[in-house]
Amino acid sequence: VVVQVSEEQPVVVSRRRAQTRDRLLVAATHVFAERGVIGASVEEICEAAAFTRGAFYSNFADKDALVLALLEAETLQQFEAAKQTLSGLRDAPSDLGFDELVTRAMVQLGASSPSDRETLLMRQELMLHAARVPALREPYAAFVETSARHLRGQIEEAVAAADIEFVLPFEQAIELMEAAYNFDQNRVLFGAEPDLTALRALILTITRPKQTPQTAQTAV
Amino acid sequence: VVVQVSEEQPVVVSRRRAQTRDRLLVAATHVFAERGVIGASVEEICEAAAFTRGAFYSNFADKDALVLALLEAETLQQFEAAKQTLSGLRDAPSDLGFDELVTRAMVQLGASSPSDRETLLMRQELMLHAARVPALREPYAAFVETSARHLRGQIEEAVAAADIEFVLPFEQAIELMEAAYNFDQNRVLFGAEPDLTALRALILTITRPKQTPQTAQTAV
DNA sequence: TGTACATCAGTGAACGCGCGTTCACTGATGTAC
DNA sequence: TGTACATCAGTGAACGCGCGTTCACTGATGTAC
Repeated sequence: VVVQVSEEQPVVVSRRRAQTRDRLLVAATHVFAERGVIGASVEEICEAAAFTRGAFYSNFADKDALVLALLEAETLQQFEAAKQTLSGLRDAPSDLGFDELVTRAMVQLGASSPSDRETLLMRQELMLHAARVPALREPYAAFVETSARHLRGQIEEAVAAADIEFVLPFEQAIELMEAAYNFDQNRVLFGAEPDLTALRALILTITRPKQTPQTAQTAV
Repeated sequence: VVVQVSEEQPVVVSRRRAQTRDRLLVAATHVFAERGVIGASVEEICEAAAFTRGAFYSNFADKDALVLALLEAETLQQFEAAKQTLSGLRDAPSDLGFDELVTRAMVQLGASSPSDRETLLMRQELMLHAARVPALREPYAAFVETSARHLRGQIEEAVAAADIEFVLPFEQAIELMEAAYNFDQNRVLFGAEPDLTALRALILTITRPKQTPQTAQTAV
């Protein structure tokens, strides 16, 4: 079994070891959500995974190493969900109106990304912890930036394929959509149901059928 | 000196005591930003305020009591800033175009609310801690809801006064503006400069000159 | 396939440290005459 | 204004607990012949 750790060399790891690592990561997920990254003790994580503390230190240098591993996995998952949503649109019947296409996309997006309180709490914890700890800030920001760049490319394609364009600069449109999505997820932390109608309304408002090059162009 | 503690009876407190309380709250602000709410030790907070730990327990039942006090103060401050921004608009010269009016509002908003990394980190910490700890979740959510309701009323007035209307349902418009604002603040956590241009673009996109009742109405 | 040995992965006891919380105390502040 | 006393606010030592981390160990897994 080969595992890619950050940007370092591939490291060969036995299957047993990989499973232990995975179980620790999953257990950490739950404990982080409940206690916070700093509040989660190594003991609690190990107990949740049915290991002793020694096993933890045999697999991770310290807690931050585990946090970084989780951070990468979660960010990846999040952007995979967005990617899937977009590629799902490509297969939609072509006689669908844009309005219905967006509705479909919202359903897909909701389905392909976990939106339970626990997962969202944990993600927020990770993000905040990365912002706070200098050693995590840079690698995390870089990782998000890379994923986001891929996503932007895909959105650009999808929009072009649907014969649509944004009524404001591309970067701002992306930022606003991301903002609306994050806001909705944040509300779930306080018990609200996920509800992407605001994002849907935003998308419909900031897009329009593509105009010919001559007539296009709107300054904002 | 009289201090209003949550919804309980007003409590008479000596001036000396009030000052001690304040110094502890300010100190906690810095320590929370650096270490997180859970990671901040009572010792550190007291040291930053130049008190001993006994003084802390003489003023707060425990750490969560202090967190709740800070939470209320910060939420209040945040909505005060928005309020000020709105009332500042009322005094603007009436020959200003809507575009310039919004630009002014963004400048005001940036100026009336602290947007340094430390403060924003601390606020995010408080929010997340409130989401995580059951005893804080309800009171915090209720507090935010009350403040938000006031703010919505003010926005409604300001929009009406400017002869403007939203192109999508009021609640969604508010949600999107709040989302864009929060998103910008979140980016500051990772070293970005505050930049409300996306919020500005959003406002200009989701508003239009008020139409007469007969011609108005847009379903979204 | 069977045996003997080497390496690996996780165990669990032990350590010392820092934390939250308590409480007898003292110096500061306020009050009565 | 001055004195004597009462109350208040913060001090700092002490407690016991739980944490992160280490490490000698053992049982599990893999390898060579």
